[in-house]
Amino acid sequence: MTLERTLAFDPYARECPTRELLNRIGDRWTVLVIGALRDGPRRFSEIARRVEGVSQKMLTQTLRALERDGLVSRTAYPEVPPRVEYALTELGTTLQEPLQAIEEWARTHMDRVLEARERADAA
Amino acid sequence: MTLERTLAFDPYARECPTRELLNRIGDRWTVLVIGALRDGPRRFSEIARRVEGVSQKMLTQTLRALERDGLVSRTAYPEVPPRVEYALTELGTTLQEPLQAIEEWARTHMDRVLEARERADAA
DNA sequence: CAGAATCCGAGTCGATACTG
DNA sequence: CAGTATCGACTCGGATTCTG
Repeated sequence: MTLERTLAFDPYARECPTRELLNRIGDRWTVLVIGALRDGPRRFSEIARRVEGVSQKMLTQTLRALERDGLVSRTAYPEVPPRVEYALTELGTTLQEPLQAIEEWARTHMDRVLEARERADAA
Repeated sequence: MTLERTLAFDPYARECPTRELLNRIGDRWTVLVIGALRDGPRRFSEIARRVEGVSQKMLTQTLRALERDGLVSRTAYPEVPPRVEYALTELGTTLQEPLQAIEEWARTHMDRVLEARERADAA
């Protein structure tokens, strides 16, 4: 629709939509929810169990945002009780890869971060 | 297939410090500030210029947090007017790589996200 | 130039209660 | 099971002012 959509997205620029995307990625739950879908479709309650501590409200909100951005698909089965499955889209899968790298970084370097923090706080 | 989780830190667990780290990474400015240091040491004002729209307060706050976590080093030169240089530490450099991948993802896929969003909002 | 300190509105988030 | 609706606490972050 908007034809002046330039190909030169630059998050360092003030009004660039990629900033908004970085914010989404950076919110409290997005990374974990996408990670929870990495091995295939999951039900709402499965994701909630996997991502410890997420509230129903925040999980719903996060999934809705991801769905809106085309990163996650939602499939509701007309059964009783209801069953809803969420899955990464192809686009979402391409995002999952770099996010997993971040997750791995956190896993492997957190100890060094904690050490640095202790040193800084001691001084 | 299920991922092996042999490492001690698990962001999916409730009390894991990696959650806090993911939050830091995900805040409004961290990714951009680290990216601004990718090509070498930069002065405070240089970073502020590169990361459009960041306020002095938030830039200071972000840099302090990164310094505390051992990701960025701060060097103040005793001159008038003051000159302060920030640089990625070796640890910070290892984080910059996956962050850059995220940035690249945002640059190259943002158009598809915007399309998906328009479709979702039209419905 | 590089920052510290303060104020304060906007948005985020969680807890709780309710529904098909 | 998979949500929706609402409320209040809390935090984030921008604007402003001041300093060595």
